[in-house]
Amino acid sequence: MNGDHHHEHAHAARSDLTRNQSLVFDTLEGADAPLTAYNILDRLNGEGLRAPLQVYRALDKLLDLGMVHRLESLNAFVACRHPGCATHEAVAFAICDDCGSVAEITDSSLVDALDTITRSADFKPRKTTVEMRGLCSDCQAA
Amino acid sequence: MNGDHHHEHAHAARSDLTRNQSLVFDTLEGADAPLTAYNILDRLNGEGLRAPLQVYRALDKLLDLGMVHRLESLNAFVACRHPGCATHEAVAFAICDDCGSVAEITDSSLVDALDTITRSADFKPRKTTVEMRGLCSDCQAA
DNA sequence: GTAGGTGATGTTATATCATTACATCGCGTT
DNA sequence: AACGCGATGTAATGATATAACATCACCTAC
Ligand SMILES: [Zn+2]
Ligand SMILES: [Zn+2]
Ligand SMILES: [Zn+2]
Ligand SMILES: [Zn+2]
Repeated sequence: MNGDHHHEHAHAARSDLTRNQSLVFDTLEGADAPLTAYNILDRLNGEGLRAPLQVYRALDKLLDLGMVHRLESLNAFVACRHPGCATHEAVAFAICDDCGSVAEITDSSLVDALDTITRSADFKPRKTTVEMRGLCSDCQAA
Repeated sequence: MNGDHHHEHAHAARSDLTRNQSLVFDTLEGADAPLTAYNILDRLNGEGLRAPLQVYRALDKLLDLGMVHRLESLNAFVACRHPGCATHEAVAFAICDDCGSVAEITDSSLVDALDTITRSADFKPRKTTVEMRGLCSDCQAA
């Protein structure tokens, strides 16, 4: 990396990304639904990516930087759309099973509730996953 | 099934399970950490189970009955240990990455927070996943 | 400038998790 | 007997993820 990285994170900025990392990030950012690693690979065949590992390695880095999230219940990935890109402590995802839209939500009551739970169980969380699968506002109409 | 099943769920009771379903459930209940479908298959080779599908079909049924939970972040399964086995509306799991222990937690503040989020987003959840990966009380000592 | 370190890359093979497709069986109902 | 229907057995395949190894680009130390 380039000189001052105190803690990784903060704002890596797309300019610091390598070619493969940029390709993967741009693909995710341009998608309107989560993509699997193999989805991404398919879309980047034309750019010279041929092996899954090229995508997984880029994803690992982007996850590290906080620019991408993994949706565990889908085995898929989305670009971070967190408004303000704050602490990212406990983000919730509302995933529409009909249209595939994903809303990224931060909520202090949720953070508080999770914090209270971990305190009372004396559990030290490293990563917390909150995913709601269901129907978005639009798709409930139909 | 046998006569009166109003809504599935409630308490299927192990006596209603088929042989394969019982084998899989007993294996999960006896384990002290989550098991993958292939873990279960390995342990049940001696009982005549040979193909993944035999395990996955039993798991599907047990999940349906609410007797087993799938941990999305591990692609693994645990027997339900919910004290009282209440509504199961929004269960949180605290998963120790060191020893593999899993605590199943229900908390009304968490349910409230999630409920508030879905209301304000007009999102209709069908299934909610809350998984915390980290270190349990015991493992923080070491 | 040469040697070494480090992180990204390319490629092949393999591991792990899950489903499709199809034939069969048991058992209660008609 | 004929049928429906859920569970079962088996083989093949699909989908997701990692291991292993060689190479390259770049920076730094000597
Ligand atoms: Zn985010
Ligand atoms: Zn939708
Ligand atoms: Zn439970
Ligand atoms: Zn532990």
